[in-house]
Amino acid sequence: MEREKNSYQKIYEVVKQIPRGKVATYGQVAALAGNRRWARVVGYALHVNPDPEQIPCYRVVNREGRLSEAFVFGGINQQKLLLEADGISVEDGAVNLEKYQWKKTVC
DNA sequence: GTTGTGACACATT
DNA sequence: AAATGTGCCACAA
Repeated sequence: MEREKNSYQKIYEVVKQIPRGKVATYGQVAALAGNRRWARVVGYALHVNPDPEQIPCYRVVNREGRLSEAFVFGGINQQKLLLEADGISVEDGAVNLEKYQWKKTVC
């Protein structure tokens, strides 16, 4: 009798495992969570964001390395501040995925 | 129980 | 090259 929301739990686990100074895309998180198609569910999971203190949604960006304009947990500006606080350079609300995309480095 | 929407990604036109 | 449509899963009404 497992608790439902297994999907969400998985997503939260992945997002919480994002190292400091890196960002992950929805597709990346979804793929690590089990299925890439969950990209949408990932967005929704972060939308509910039951644990914003342990789920750095600001480290989760879309495919373009850019956050959604609908981002509403303090304003897109907050995201920039948080990412810069992690040592990530933010350009117009977007980051260089080539440099900051979390690659789940085995080491 | 069905329909519609959604913080996305990919393929096709 | 850009824009559009489709697919996937989960939740709300």
